Amino acid sequence: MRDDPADLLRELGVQVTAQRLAVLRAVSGRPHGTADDIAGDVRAEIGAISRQAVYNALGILAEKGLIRRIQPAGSSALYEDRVGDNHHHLICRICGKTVDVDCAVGNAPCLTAAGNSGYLIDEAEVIYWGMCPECLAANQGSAPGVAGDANTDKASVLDQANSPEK
Amino acid sequence: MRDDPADLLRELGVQVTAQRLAVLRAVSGRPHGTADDIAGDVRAEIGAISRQAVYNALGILAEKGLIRRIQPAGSSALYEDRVGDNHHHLICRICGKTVDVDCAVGNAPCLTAAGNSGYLIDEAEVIYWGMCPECLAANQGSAPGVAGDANTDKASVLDQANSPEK
DNA sequence: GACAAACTATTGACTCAGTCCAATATTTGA
DNA sequence: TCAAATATTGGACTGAGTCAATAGTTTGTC
Repeated sequence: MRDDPADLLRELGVQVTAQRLAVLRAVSGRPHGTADDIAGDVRAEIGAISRQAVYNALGILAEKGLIRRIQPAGSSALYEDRVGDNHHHLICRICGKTVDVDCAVGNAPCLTAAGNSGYLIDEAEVIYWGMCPECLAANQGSAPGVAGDANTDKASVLDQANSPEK
Repeated sequence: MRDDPADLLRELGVQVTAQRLAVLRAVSGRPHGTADDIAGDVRAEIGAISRQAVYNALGILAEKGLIRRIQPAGSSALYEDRVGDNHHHLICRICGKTVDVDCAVGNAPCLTAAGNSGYLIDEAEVIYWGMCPECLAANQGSAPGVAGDANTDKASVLDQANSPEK
């Protein structure tokens, strides 16, 4: 069953180092962490790690499919250990909080949409933008700081999004 | 029917300047340009513009809904003037070429997926990752330069993506 | 357990995209 | 035409990420 991370790495042909194991644990330990978050967690655990080693470990782990990297606009890259399932991300425009969402439409949504473009598609990355419940409650009618006076434009898009229950 | 960009800007309450008009034209003139591309085009047209003015103009135009900003992982922000319709983007992992795709699934794909999360969603951003026809032909079996020896992993993802017709 | 080859971590400098700030210039409404 | 509001400029700055050389670990083999 081989649930030991070290064995898992060896199996994938990756050398096992304390830094990589700590990075893997750190990614598993938080839902969506930046490279800097991860580095902080690793330092708390094993004392010290260089920035380069963090990027190196994150890069290799992502390449081997053990973690996943997402990069939302306006933020640095985020890493998560939930891989293999086809889930997407929902990000609050105000506070930046990121949560996972399962796609109710079915497996691999929209993957067939571009089947006739000549491209070979291997991944569909979906990011939903909106407001989390907390920010929604705190900013009834106005959204200070972000999206300022562009609300009139956003409103029309919002209608589209919520049309099912209108 | 007010197709003059200057009138359009005034209508939106934005001051009209040569820089903004040139930026707007530059964005319309190329399918997906970076801020740097845009700056280059603008300089070719009106002689000179500061980087700050370019970012300022792009920011305001995007806020007013005249252009759209996308930020794929591993690349700087791209700007396009195709707004209002619900199209997505297809990016080649090898050469980075970006093309538009219409979503065949219908309007606002997957927007209802997270309706019960408490979030108010106003946009679903979809990015398809894959290989363009040219890179596909040039890299049959091996992908030199990018994604090097991770091909074995990509293959499994590919299987997943194509599973509907399996 | 010891050894050598191969690989990885560290360090510091560097690039690149984007932002902040103060001073200057332009646009706009009266 | 004039004054107020707004935009542009130029330079310094930040933060994420990369590069390259050196020092340190892992790993397979004896």
